[in-house]
Amino acid sequence: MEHSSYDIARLASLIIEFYEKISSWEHATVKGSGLTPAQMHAIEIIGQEKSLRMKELAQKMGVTTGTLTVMVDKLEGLGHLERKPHEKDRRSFKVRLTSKGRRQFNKHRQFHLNLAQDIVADFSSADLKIFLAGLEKINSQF
Amino acid sequence: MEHSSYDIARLASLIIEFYEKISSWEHATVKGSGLTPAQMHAIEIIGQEKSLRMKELAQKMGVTTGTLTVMVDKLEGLGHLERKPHEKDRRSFKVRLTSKGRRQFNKHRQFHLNLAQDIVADFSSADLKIFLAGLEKINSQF
DNA sequence: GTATTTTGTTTGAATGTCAAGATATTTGAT
DNA sequence: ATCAAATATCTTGACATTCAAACAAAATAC
Repeated sequence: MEHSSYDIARLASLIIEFYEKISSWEHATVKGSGLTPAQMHAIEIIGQEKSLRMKELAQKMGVTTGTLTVMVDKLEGLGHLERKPHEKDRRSFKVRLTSKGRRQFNKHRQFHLNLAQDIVADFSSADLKIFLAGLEKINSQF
Repeated sequence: MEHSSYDIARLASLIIEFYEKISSWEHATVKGSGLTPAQMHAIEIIGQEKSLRMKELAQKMGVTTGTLTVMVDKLEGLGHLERKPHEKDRRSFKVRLTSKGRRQFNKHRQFHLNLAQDIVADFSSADLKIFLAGLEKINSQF
């Protein structure tokens, strides 16, 4: 479907605005935790996966393993996560959250849920479902 | 309106996915320009404003003026923007794009428009309008 | 006219980032 | 079984980003 350039420009503009607002919100929210956004991002990904290799985590985060080594060193030092030798592959480590990291993860996820709740607070149930379907379609197209 | 926790969780999850996809896309897109994401972000903001003070730019970007001094030095050295003394306030500069920076800005905006076009390519016109209205409502609530 | 505030810069410290190179281990080919 | 290639991680060096704190110059307030 060929859309009007006006609608497309409006969409681009709304997406940029939305993205920037999320960025600011995330930054401000993370600040209270004493972690940096990048560190929290690592915790979010590890938290969804139980445990994963350095390499896998690097790929999911879109950084090199060299970058990740330093970041995991730091988070391990802070007690949020730990490296365990891989059972099968002696080159590799499995990274996973400690209970401290798990608490941080759960707290942050709750912030996300609260935000999600707030921003659609005045949507009707039907409108929300339509919006969810739209966003899902966009994500699948991306 | 009190929504189901299932819908809220789905919304939070879709937003995170959307945000990460934009991040990756932006990062990959900017890479081809030789600039860093932060530098491109500065160009995007200046480009929308014609010219603005260091302080104003810092606020819009959510960084301190100290951070900005270094970044603007760098971008000025690359020829993308320039400082002009403020007409009224001799403490201050107005930062604006050079023609080189303007070309960079236009090119990047076109990338955004192309992306916007692509991700809603298979929306009907009516669905797009509904989605736009939803996103606008969310932005205003944020 | 002096005191306060504002604007921008500088500096020092921590983090994030990559590319390139080193090491250890696994996998694949013969 | 051996040797080569691929893989996983770490290390290092270079640069970018970021903030806080300290500074200088100019504007504003009283």
